[in-house]
Amino acid sequence: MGPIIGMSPDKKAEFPGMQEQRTGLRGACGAGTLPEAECASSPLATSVDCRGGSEDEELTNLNWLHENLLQNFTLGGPEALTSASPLLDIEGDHGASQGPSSSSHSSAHGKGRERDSLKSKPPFSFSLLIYMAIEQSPRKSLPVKEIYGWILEHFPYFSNAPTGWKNSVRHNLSLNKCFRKVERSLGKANGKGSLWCVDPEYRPNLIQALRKQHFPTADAFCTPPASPPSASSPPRHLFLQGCSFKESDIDAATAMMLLNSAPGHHDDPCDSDTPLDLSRPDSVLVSSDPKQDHNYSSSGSVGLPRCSSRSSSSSLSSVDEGVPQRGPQRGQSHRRRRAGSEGFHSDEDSDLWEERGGRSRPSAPARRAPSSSSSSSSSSSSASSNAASSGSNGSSGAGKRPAGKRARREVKLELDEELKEAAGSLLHLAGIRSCTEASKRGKSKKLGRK
DNA sequence: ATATAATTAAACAGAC
DNA sequence: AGTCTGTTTAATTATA
Repeated sequence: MGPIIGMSPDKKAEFPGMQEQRTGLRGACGAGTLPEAECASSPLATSVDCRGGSEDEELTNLNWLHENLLQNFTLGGPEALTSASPLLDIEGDHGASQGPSSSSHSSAHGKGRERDSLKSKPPFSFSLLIYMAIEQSPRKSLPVKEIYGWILEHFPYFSNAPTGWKNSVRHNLSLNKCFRKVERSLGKANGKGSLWCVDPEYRPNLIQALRKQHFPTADAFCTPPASPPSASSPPRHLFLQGCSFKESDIDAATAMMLLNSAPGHHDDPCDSDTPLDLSRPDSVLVSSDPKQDHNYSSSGSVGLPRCSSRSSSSSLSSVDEGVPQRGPQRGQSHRRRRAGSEGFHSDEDSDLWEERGGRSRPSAPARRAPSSSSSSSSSSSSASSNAASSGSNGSSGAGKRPAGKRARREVKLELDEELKEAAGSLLHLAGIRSCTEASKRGKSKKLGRK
């Protein structure tokens, strides 16, 4: 495993006791129990709640994160859209209007301390910062400039930091497979550059990274509920790594990912022709299954990275090709990755890419499955892996795909069916009748609120 | 000791 | 011309 994501040396200095915090949390919330029952009993479970109310000073460094940023960062859920700024609470702008969580927290800790912590370098990697920025945007896509803006807005630390961080942001966008460039549909009229969005395929990876970053035991919270969550009950949030997940979402996530990955169900939010809508419930649900974890910075715990960055640097993947990326050759593999697999493994994908006009891929041939990685890792990764596992025709079929569009379509349908089946099983396991119902619930909830 | 993840800096090209 | 954006390479650091 690598370092704590985003934990640069100075962060270590600024966030002393991080390890202790983690272990502390582990002791309080993890330990193989099912803390969600207690911790998520309130609409927004908080770290404080999980700790049984003991205000351990050690945890305060993370509290700022929980309380200020991620409380409202519900990973793209509809609620997230309504909260323009996850930090408004602490800024004091929306303190009263943000619901129970914010109010309960602001009282728990001094705002001064929170502000101070905001001046510290955030314990997030740039990838995560970008991810959060994009996810918080109404359209789930942002131009670089606005990503800068978001970061600046929510992490004042950067306002005084040397401008190198912007370079890092761009670097991440560029190299991290989790982010995709979307051409602005209106040409350049809207400004320079492209929009960037989160590749839905990698969203779980990012979420996992987010979760891992501060709450490695979050998986303990992800155990499926014994009984189906009642639609009438308020959403129960699990506090994962500072992110609040709706319990049902977590359980449904895997299935959702499967469904979304089904060829016939592949709505590309980054399609330049259609407005991005990652706010759809199905697109924001994520997997809680560690096995679904990808590669985002978890290569240590899981096999191979799929969602790794296109470079050794930003991450996620140097394992992409199963070759050590150190030394001078790294650059070449870089290029190879860029032009090649980048974690997408089927011709189908590459076709989609071409159809969508996704991220420009210089001389990008069909994305090939990462040689060694595809077998083990893709397994770890979200949808496609399951596709591969659910049907041996999945990824392997990509190579031996029958010629002709018709045959291809049949394969697609077959795959689709299998994926849906698998999704159904997962949903069943999760105690959720169907994903469509889940999303309907979400929608109806939303409507009801309106 | 090694591999990996992440950060940072820098160079460069193209678009605006 | 200057700035911004995007890509790429490389060095460095920290951690499992």
